Amino acid sequence: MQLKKEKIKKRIENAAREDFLEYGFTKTSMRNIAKKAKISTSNIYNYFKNKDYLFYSLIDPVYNKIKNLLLNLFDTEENLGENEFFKQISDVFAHPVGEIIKENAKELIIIMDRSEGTKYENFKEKLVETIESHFTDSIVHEMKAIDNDLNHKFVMHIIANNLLEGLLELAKHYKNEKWVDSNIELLIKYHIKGISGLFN
Amino acid sequence: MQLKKEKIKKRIENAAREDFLEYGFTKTSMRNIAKKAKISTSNIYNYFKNKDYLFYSLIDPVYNKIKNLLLNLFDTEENLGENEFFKQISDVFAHPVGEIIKENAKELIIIMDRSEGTKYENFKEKLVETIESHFTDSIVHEMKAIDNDLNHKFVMHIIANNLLEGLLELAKHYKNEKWVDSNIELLIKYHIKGISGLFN
Amino acid sequence: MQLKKEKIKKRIENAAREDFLEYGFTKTSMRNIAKKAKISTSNIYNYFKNKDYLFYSLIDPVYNKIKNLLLNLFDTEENLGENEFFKQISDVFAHPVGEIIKENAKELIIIMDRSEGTKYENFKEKLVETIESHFTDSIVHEMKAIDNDLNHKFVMHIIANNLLEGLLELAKHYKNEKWVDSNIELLIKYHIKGISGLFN
Amino acid sequence: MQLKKEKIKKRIENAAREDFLEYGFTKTSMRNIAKKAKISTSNIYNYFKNKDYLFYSLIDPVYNKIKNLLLNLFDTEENLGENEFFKQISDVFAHPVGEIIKENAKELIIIMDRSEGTKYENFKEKLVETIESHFTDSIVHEMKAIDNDLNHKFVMHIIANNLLEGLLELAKHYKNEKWVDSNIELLIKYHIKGISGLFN
DNA sequence: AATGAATGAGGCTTCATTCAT
DNA sequence: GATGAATGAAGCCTCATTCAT
Repeated sequence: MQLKKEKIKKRIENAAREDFLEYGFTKTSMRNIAKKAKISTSNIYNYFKNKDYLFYSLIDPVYNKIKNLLLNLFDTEENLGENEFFKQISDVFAHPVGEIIKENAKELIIIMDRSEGTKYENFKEKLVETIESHFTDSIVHEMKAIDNDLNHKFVMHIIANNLLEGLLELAKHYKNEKWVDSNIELLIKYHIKGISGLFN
Repeated sequence: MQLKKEKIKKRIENAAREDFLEYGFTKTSMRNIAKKAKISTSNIYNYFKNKDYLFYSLIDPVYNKIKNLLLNLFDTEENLGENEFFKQISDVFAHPVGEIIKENAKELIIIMDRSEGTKYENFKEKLVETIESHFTDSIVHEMKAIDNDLNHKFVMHIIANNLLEGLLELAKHYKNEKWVDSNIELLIKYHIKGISGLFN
Repeated sequence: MQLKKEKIKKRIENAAREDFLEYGFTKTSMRNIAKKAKISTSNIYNYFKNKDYLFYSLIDPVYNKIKNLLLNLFDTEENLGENEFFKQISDVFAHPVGEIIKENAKELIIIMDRSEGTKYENFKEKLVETIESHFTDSIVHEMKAIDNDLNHKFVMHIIANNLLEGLLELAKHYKNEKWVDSNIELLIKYHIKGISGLFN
Repeated sequence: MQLKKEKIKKRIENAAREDFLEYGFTKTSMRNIAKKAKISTSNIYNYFKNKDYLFYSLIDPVYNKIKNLLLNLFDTEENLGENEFFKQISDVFAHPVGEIIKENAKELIIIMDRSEGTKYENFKEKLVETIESHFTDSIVHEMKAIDNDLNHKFVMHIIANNLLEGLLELAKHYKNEKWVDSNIELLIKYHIKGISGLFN
């Protein structure tokens, strides 16, 4: 009996995850989730208080993972030299970020791209800003050496955005763990070369 | 002098453009468009057959611009050497793409990011694939020279995607024409260096 | 010693009584009763056939008490003189009615004020009519002596209603037995003086 | 066309008024109102924003009438002698209150008895308290002369309640203006004699 | 051209009740 | 007895669209 309960709950969660991923929060309907899970709409409410709770029960754990990861890794360092900076990027993205992509690809995409109407709807934007600030701060001495105008700042915004988008693309087209690792590596190489190129 | 009739049509179009941009196609309501245009909801139907037609009348012209631009510039060339390849990228993005950003930023964003529920909902994806193919084909000889596995192919996908996302960011944060030009230049420099870096 | 079975039944009854009192029959939910009784909703149905039966099992006994009381006391007498009439009122209300207020205040309020949607929804109204008829019949000779028009009849309706409302207020603000007794006494004095006053 | 609109609006209002009166706010359904008004449920929303607005559009005007009436008549006087006190009661209830009963009987009943779930759900209770305070204050010197315990205070509560209930009964069984006037007169006579009787 | 009026479909949610275990 | 699971009906409300004027 506990088994059956858990089975149906899983069916609801899977259906919901798929629909949130495909249509986003607002455009996902409880009716369609129920249909996909092959139960009545009202039965969903025996498992989840409402649409919000269903969404957050799926997404909050992954959100917290990301949040902790970022707190631990970005908030603690000082100004870095160019080499340390690039090394840190490699470390952060190659491993903890890679883990999330491997384990929670769908939820990651939902948080970043399909969460309009939820409390996470601006999370991606904020995250981009965080990454951007980090980049700008870390290589500020390089920038000063060349020409420190606002254009650089905006290109940094785009690069931060691109980095995140690249990781999301990995999540969206997930193949296997090795595939993720080697692509992250390439991606980082790409960005490092690109950023370096801006100052030469 | 503009007829009253034309004035109202413009009001509807402006209101619709704003809402499609802010909420996306599905979540935009005819009621809200009407409210913004200060006319009755039903009157919209005297100018546009329905919500779909209203959307397409706004977006199709820009879609065609983009389509033609791509047909003319990507579809006609042969394998290029590295230098010609980068030069072509510069030319394509610096000018015709820049024009679209300057003239149709809003419609561009709508097509790419807010068209779920319309026939354009997969356009961005397809465009990324087109760019990706072009990149892959153009530097296929370089890739062969090194290690031509699927990983490279996917990093090319990400780069194509990033290029588009970068341009969209310019559209989203549009300041002025000069700002666009100088950022496109930086962006291309960034990508060229990044791509080059992958093969060294 | 009370069996577990009986204990749970009591818990359900207490929870139901509280909710019927607070929200009325229709707005009381089985779910909330179950929550209050700390059992599952479905388990209520092992004790009571359905919501109606639960309600009636609580209310019928008190309804019958009231019914019998009224049958015994109102239905059996002849025309009375003014003094006998007032004496009878005093007797009826001071004791048997007082008992019900002291012992079944909650059920009394539920029957009279919170039974919409049940077979008792018009009971208060009917009771008022009964009291009214009794009053009218009993002092009909007095009324004839003065001016026997319909207005008098309606003021009698209001007085009957007020008498009942007054008793309900005692039930609603129940303090202790003595408090009930002394207030009933005052209330009757008030009504007797008021009625007498109408004929002078 | 304006005519038709107004006709339907009236039909909705009449249907709503009847149902609010019969079932109270919460138990009245938009569906039933629509059925009674012979239109579709959704069409109601072309006339009233939602169920709350429909209710308040019907009830607020009468609420304001009552509120103003009470502010003007109760809040302005000093301690009165017995005669002035009774005269004031007569004046207040005979005329302004009578007007409301004659003109807005249904809305009055809805406010007082059927407004659970709305912002008026405690209005009757507060009104009773206001009347009670007024009574207590005004005849406080009489009370002191006899025995000023809490019982008297509670009997005053009941009397205030009865007064209001009596007026509501007039509203509920409204016949015609003359009928209201003569019954109010009797009612007041009744209460004055009853109150006086408590102190002798 | 312009509007108000009208509607059916669909969206989220609560409810009383039944069923299997 | 006790519970979780399941459901259909009903409740409020929004939406795109059509129709009559």
